[in-house]
Amino acid sequence: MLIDEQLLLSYGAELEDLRPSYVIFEENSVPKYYYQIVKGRIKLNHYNEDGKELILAILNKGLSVCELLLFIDETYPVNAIAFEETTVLKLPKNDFVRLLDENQQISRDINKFLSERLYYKYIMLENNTSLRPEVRIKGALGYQKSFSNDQSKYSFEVPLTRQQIASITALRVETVIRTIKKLEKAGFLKIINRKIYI
DNA sequence: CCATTAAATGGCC
DNA sequence: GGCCATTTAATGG
Repeated sequence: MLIDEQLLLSYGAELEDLRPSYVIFEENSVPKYYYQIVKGRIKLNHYNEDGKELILAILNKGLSVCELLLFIDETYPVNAIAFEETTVLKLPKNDFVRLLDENQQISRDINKFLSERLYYKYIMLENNTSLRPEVRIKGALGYQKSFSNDQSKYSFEVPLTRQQIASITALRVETVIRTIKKLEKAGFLKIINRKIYI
């Protein structure tokens, strides 16, 4: 995890259980808390003019949620929604700042985490602006697998539906379905009971 | 068993 | 590549 849970609790963080689809914060709202995922997953999304969903990130347990907003004076550019049954630790901004001031190592950890996410954003942007759907999908799936300990071929079951992959890559479901089948023929992935293994 | 949701297909622009 | 209609499969009560 990013920050030790006991440490967060000692600074006044509170545990919160969230139902699937629970909205943690909304786009354009003012950031007031540091959030860290204890259990479950959270997605960051945005709805475009046509009402289509664009998924900016899917955050796994142990990670913080849009902490960058606590360092600048802006409102949230995305919505944060519980992807499944999720538990978060929630620490008021003031207490978070105090925690950082009093713990240099944590401050460095946050820097590193922030850097990793920014780095990943570059990679994803490169993939997601490709005109070829297989590049976008490979990028999205590869990123998901990067969280897995087992990097051997076909060992990772992708925890996303075709529609979700479409929302991440800004493609249509049909295109995702067809491209994934093509990638299966090419040996890049396997489909077992409709689940994708990469 | 039926209703709902996801996946898959084919036709068309 | 997207859009639409339709079929098929999986899931849950």
